[in-house]
Amino acid sequence: MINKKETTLDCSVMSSTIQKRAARKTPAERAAEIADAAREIALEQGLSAITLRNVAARVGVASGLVAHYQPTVDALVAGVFAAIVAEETEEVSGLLDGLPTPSERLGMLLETLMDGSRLDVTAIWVEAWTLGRRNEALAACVREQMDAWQAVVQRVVEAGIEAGEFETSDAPSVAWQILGMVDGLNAQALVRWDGVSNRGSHLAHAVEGMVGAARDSLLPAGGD
Amino acid sequence: MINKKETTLDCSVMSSTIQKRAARKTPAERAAEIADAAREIALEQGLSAITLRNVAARVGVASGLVAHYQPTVDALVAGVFAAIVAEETEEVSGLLDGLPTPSERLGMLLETLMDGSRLDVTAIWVEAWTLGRRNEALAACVREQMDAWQAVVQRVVEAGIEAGEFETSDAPSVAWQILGMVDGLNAQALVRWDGVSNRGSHLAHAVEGMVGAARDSLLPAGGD
DNA sequence: CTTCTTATTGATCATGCGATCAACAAGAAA
DNA sequence: TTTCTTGTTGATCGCATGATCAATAAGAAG
Repeated sequence: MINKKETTLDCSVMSSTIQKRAARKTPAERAAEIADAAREIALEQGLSAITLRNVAARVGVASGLVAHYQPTVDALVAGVFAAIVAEETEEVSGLLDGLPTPSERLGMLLETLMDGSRLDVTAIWVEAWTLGRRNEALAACVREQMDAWQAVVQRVVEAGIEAGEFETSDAPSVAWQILGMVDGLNAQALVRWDGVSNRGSHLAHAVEGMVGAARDSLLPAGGD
Repeated sequence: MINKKETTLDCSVMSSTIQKRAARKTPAERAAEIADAAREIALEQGLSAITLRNVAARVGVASGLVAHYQPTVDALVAGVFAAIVAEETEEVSGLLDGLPTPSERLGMLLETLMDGSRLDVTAIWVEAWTLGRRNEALAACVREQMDAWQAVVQRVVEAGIEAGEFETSDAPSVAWQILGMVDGLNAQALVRWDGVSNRGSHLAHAVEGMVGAARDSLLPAGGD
């Protein structure tokens, strides 16, 4: 049983294809690698596919090392969720900053969130709602990220009220409502794409009715 | 090791508390028992808590028996989902039948679905959306039940158009949209109850905007 | 070169899952 | 009563999970 010695020798000989031991890295580097791998897995296969062995395999490392860098798998899952969702929030929020009027910003918000290019993130949201039932750390992150989203929407709605473009007495609730609608419609699209035409414009009209905006004021120019 | 013989004797002696072997039942009876137990587990702990051992324990039966009555656990999960959701659809649909006008029916639909008394069913929906990714039988049931819901809503919307109470060119899409909104808002309530007031009336106004109904025509009499 | 810190390994444990099936026994039929 | 159908058992297999930790070796420090 000098098997161990042999494989060690093999390793030093065939350098490229089979790596027997992962290169030593800075804790910060390795932690980032692990977080990135977990992130990719979540977007491709869902949050529940984040396992010690799964992540370790993607990084090319022993499963124990993943555990070494994370207090718990639940914490890793929560962290991945927060990272994915926070990035989306900031990205979309940034898109709005350049637009002059609240109507345009709200219209862009709806258009962007409903264009179907973020369904992978929607899947993460939906799974997190369920997983949060058994992962307290994740549940906390979910609430936090929902609040962040709500704040973005509320800011737009309040600006619209101030500018006289919208007319509603309860911006916070309306913001929650808009978010809920968007989430629900996207979750639906996760399962059923067909049968619904003009998803974006239907929602725009619904939101117009809710914020008291003029008909078609939230639609992109020239669209229906 | 006459343990077996002993416990058998024990059984015949202490009749009430410890049942060593489950009473023999009709296949139909037993199958119903198992389905009911699985249903309860799903509503209390989620669809993913439906396991052979979990269900067997609740029925008071060996795990093998559950497997004996179901081709696969995935099928059991799909069946439980369909049963729970179909019951809700029929129940709510029945509620609408007694109402005279489409506006009242749509208003009642929104009010009923948003009153928070069906959050356990919402949790089932949300979990099914995610689980359907890895359970094809479940995914098929989800699509089927979504279609059933959509048909109920579409019928109301079309009746409203015919009666001149609503004004929209695309009843099917609007029906999908309403469902998506309701689901999203309920899923949101699963995680966050606070912060949102008048969920029902906000949604009612949004739907009014979407179906082209008069302001407040979907609100319950005297409410806001 | 040698020394020493520490990143990394991989076997291991306890637990849970779905599925399978020979063996058992309850209760109807003879 | 005895016979026989069949509902029921529970051990068992293979696989997957999270967590733990002594042992290893890479690579900086001396």
